[in-house]
Amino acid sequence: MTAEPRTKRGELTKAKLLAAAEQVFAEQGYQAASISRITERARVAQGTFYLYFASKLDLFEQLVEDLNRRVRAAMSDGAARGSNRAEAEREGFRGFFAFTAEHPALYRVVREAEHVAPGAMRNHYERIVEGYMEGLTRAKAAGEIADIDPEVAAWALMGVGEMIGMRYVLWPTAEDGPYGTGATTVPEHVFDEMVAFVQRALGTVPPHHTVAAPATDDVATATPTKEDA
Amino acid sequence: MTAEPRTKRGELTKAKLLAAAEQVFAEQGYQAASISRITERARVAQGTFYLYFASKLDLFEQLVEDLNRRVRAAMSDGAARGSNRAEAEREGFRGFFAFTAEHPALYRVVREAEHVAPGAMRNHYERIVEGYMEGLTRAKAAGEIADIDPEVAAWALMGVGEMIGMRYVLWPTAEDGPYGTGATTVPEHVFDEMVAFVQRALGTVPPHHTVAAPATDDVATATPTKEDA
Amino acid sequence: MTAEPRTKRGELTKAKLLAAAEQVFAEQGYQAASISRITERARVAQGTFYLYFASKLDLFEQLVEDLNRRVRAAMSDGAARGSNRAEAEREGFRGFFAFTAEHPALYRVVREAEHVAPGAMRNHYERIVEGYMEGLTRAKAAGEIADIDPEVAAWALMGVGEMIGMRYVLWPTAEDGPYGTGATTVPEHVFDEMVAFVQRALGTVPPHHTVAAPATDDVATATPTKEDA
Amino acid sequence: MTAEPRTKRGELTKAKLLAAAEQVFAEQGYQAASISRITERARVAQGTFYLYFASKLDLFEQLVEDLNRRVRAAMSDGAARGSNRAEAEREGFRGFFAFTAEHPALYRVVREAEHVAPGAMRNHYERIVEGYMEGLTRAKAAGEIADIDPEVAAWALMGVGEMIGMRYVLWPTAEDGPYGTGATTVPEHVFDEMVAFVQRALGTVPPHHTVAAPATDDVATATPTKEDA
DNA sequence: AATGAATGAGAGTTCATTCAT
DNA sequence: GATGAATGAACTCTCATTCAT
Repeated sequence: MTAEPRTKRGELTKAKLLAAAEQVFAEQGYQAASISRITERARVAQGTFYLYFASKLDLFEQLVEDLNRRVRAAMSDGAARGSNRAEAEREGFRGFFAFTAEHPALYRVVREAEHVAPGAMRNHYERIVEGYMEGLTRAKAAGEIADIDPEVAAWALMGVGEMIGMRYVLWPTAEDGPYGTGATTVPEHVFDEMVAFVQRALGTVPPHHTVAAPATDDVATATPTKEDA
Repeated sequence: MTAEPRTKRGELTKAKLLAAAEQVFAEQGYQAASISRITERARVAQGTFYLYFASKLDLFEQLVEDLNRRVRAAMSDGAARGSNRAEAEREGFRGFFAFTAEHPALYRVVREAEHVAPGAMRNHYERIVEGYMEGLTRAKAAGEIADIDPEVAAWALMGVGEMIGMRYVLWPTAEDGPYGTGATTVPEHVFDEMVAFVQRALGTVPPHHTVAAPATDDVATATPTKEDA
Repeated sequence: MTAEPRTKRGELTKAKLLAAAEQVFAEQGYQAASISRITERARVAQGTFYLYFASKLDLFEQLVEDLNRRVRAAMSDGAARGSNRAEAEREGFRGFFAFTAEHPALYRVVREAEHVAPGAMRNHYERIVEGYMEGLTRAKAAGEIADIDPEVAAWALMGVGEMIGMRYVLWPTAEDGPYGTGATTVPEHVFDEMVAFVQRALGTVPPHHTVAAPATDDVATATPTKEDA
Repeated sequence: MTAEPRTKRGELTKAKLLAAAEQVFAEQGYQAASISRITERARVAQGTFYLYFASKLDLFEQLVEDLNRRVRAAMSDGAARGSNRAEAEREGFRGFFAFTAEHPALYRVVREAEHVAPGAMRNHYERIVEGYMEGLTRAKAAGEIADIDPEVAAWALMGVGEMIGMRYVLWPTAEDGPYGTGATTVPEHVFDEMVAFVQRALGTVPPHHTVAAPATDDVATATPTKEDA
């Protein structure tokens, strides 16, 4: 029967398996990643796998759960580094992209998950969206962003992050390079453009000028990057 | 050998196979959809499949190609219905979501495609992005939107559309209903919120006020939906 | 139903099929040669095949039959060119190797035939052996060769021819070249050595010295076994 | 992944599979022998096969390798029993035929091998030829046989052995019996005739008369080619 | 706790053959 | 006479999972 490891050795073995699974999933996706390839990578026998996971699906769910926890941590750690709303947004995305670059499995596995573990996938997205929503709701109350529906906006942000991450982190820099050689993270100007896109979308109020802002602000708001630089 | 059908009957059979494949892919995803399930659905023998497709992958690529062509048509048909920039954006998205609702296979199969046919998947996204970019570049030149990088914005739009489509078209209306019972399309208020989000992000200039716009415009620009309605 | 062609056109089609089959069998062997590959090569539809052959096996048998007839003709034509026993032997082999070089299918198909059409294969070998036996029997009666069992000798000759043909006609000249690039025929010195081997084996009496040779020698040389025992 | 067995049980299973394969190959040939027939005979599940062999071809190559090693052992063991050159030749052939009778798979599989594993087949023949060549070269140096090209002679011997083995060991005694009921070995008189054929061909010097034989005769007989030219 | 041999269902694919046109 | 679409059995191979050691 599958159970939590009861010894130090057992814990180590389970950790090795999870790490191996992350690698193999990142390389091949869920379906193509066979238990035998995972145990091979983890350097344990095939039977050992079933000491810690009830099935391949169980492993998958544990892994998604784990990655989800960590990516949200990366995002909120990032956001916490920002000293105002705009910076928090910016750093939250930075955290997200950095995590994506380090853990391509997250992205790759989640996009395959609808057919494998729909519940796990919805969970994954919903928890991230929840985080966004909280932030947006607070920001709205504080008048830091426009009067928007936080839920819809949160899903939209999710989409922007995923697509930009896919395109600029996971795909090669050039149009025709081989896969898997993704940059460490999103190129700076793309990142800036994207943040500007998002801040316009949210109507994020530029921090220093909140009060003074004259009519010309319209333009300024539309291209906050200029001022950030 | 696989070849194009040479008779009416053959053409019909190939069409039956493609339609069956779309259904089965939509229900089960690419990996889980077996050839035998597809031929069963199409009511032909398994061997018949290989008269028209060299492999499961070949079928996949033909299907993605086909769906891609059609979704782009749906989007540009939609955009063409709009009589100004803002409406074109709006209707383009409407076309996209309507297509998504009618052809969930597109979405489901594409998200699985990185591990199956990375080339086909990049192609799919890139062609749509190209369409967006053209539109954005023209709009920028015409002063209808803010001064943005059309490529980054295009990818961001792609993400917004995909995620909103996934959440509101393909998932059940309630938080816990069974899958596959997606709404016919995005709920109206979500659609409006999303369009507003996008138009703020792009700095889409509201049609009537282009010249006169005073300072208060800021708010107006941020919630153009109100005025459109 | 399969039947002999009744028209000029039909005869032509059947001939095209036989020629294509010979080529494809030579390249891929019987098992790997599919009907569809053969009809493709012959540029006829698959169904056409069954107008002239009852089955793949039927084709095989007709082809072996055909090649057998022709290789025997090549051998006896060769033998007929020789003006004495030794030369006849020599030229018979020459005919055999020339045929092998031009029709590698014979060799390749026959060696696979035991599991496909054992009767056809035995037939093939036996008819050739019969030819040898007749010649040997006559030669023995004429005192041109030693006192041997024609049947055993015939099979042995068959083996020498097949193996030398395989090695020096069908395999590349060098030890490591690619297959299928066989020389046009056996290299001259190999041919000479082989003929000498055979003529010693048969005790073929050299033409010019027939009279001069001391009688005792002849017998002793031709039947060393007697002395061994 | 295929790997060497790591336990006694595994070794046993692999051995069972090889033995079953030899039987099935002997009965049906390589192409017709399906994995399922082999595993059935070995009384293991189909999947088990792939624990020990990467593919049907891999099995084939291992089997040919194995049989090749053993047939060469049988031949040289036989030859070693002979107390002089002529006897060694004789006993070598006897070993070969005995092996053929016991392991018809060798013969059947090798003759099919050109289309399956050309490299394995050439290897098989070449290694045997090498053995012959060594023996012939030594015998020539010792003046025990005529002045021949050892390579050509070796291939010729190979052919004689294969064809006589096929005809008299593997085919039924009578002209029309069913296949697979081969005699235990070559009938004695056929064997004697064949050995005599070979010894004449090689010009093997009869042991007792080595000294007495008039020198000139010996040479003349051994190299009739010179006189033909 | 760990091993690795064993399982058998099920996958994608090929092919000789049939038959309506 | 010729076509080519259709068939379905059979093939090789993979894989998640079980279990004796």
